[in-house]
Amino acid sequence: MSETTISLKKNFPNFSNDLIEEIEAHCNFQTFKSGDIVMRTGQYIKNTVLILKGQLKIYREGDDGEEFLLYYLEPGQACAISLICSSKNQTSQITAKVVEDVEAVTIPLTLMDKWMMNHRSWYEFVIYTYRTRFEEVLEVVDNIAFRAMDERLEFYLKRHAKACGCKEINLSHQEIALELNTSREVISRLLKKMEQRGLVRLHRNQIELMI
Amino acid sequence: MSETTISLKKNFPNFSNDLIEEIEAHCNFQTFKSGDIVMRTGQYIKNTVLILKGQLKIYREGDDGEEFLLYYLEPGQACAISLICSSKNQTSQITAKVVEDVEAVTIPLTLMDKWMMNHRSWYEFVIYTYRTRFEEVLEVVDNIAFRAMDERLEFYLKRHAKACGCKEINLSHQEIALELNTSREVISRLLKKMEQRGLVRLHRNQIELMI
DNA sequence: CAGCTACAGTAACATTTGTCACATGGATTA
DNA sequence: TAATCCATGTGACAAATGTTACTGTAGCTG
Repeated sequence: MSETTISLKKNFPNFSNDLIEEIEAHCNFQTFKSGDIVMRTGQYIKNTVLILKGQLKIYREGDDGEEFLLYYLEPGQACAISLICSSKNQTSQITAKVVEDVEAVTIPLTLMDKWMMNHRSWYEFVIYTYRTRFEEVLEVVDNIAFRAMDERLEFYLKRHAKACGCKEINLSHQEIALELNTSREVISRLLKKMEQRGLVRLHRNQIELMI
Repeated sequence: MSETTISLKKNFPNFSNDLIEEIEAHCNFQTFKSGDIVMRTGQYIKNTVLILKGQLKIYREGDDGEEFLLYYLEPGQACAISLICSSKNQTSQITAKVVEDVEAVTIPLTLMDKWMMNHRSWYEFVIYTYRTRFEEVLEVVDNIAFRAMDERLEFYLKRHAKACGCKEINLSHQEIALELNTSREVISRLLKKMEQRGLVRLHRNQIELMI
């Protein structure tokens, strides 16, 4: 059994053996480096990506190049947008950037359409992915619609800690500001207040989450 | 041919005859009055709704009962959320309220799951619906993430005019404020400015869009 | 070490948005 | 007609956020 097969089985345990064989037979194994753009707003979608290793972030771009974070993609997941754009010449509404070096399998759209009918486990995966991503985006809407920046920052830090599985967040204030579409000064100010409340400890290039 | 069948064929022209027959055989025709809540946040989803007539609005509820508008549903459309919640005991993440008296067909979840496999036209409808709704919500994210209230108000008015097909918008400032999650005074203020710029004319209970 | 750069802290101020208070005027009802 | 709602207008102020400008400091590099 190839290494890719093992990784697929591990990260996508619900896929049937048939499906895994098909993936092996027709799809490409690919790697991306930290900072790479895997998909860009406006680009035609030609395939989808199953993540085996690493981390991607999916964000929405503003008119002046602002990056508004929607969610992260991790091993065992796939880009929801590209799962469902059917065979039409659909362009991407989002941009996907590599956070941690990624190993992935790319799947052409034409195959996906066939699999939806022939592979129950693929169908269920697509439905599940779509539903959870929709919910995640709705949560993002909640945050920006109903909450002020201090709460959003807290939410952001917690989500980040959860994604990386640790309490030390290695991001500059500038990077956080970008993803929340505000300015560095605002983030610095709010982090200071959080420190005073004992919620974090601030270090250079690192925020230690105490909650 | 029954009246419902005619309406279904008219509003869902891509549905196959087989599918329409199945809908006729197994589903209920239902009406809702303006102001009715068709689906509420936290409720279990037992069926989906195909709109034949009228208008629904789909919104997200804040912790204190704020209503943040996501999009409108019109004839020929269906609630995306409920299309995809599979057979699990999923609860609704949104609330759907009737704007204009609605005639609709309700479809139990169990059938939908079957149809995805057996009816190509249903499958395509679901995929299409999901994709377009996702895009619509992403546009909402853009608005609140990147734009200030004046632009959002302008966008809101245009969308509303488009939805009702006319330039006269019969809403109070209070109602608009609710949907944009701000206060009446802010809306009054911004509308006045828009009037000074010649973009609208203000009347009692009506805003005339000049663009 | 000197010089450079990136990151962080912070004061001062502008702008936007939210809130309170109150006035006006149309529409409806007793 | 008088009383009463409701929608709207508006001034004054508070709070949150964005902007500008400057400081200090850690870490790197020649």
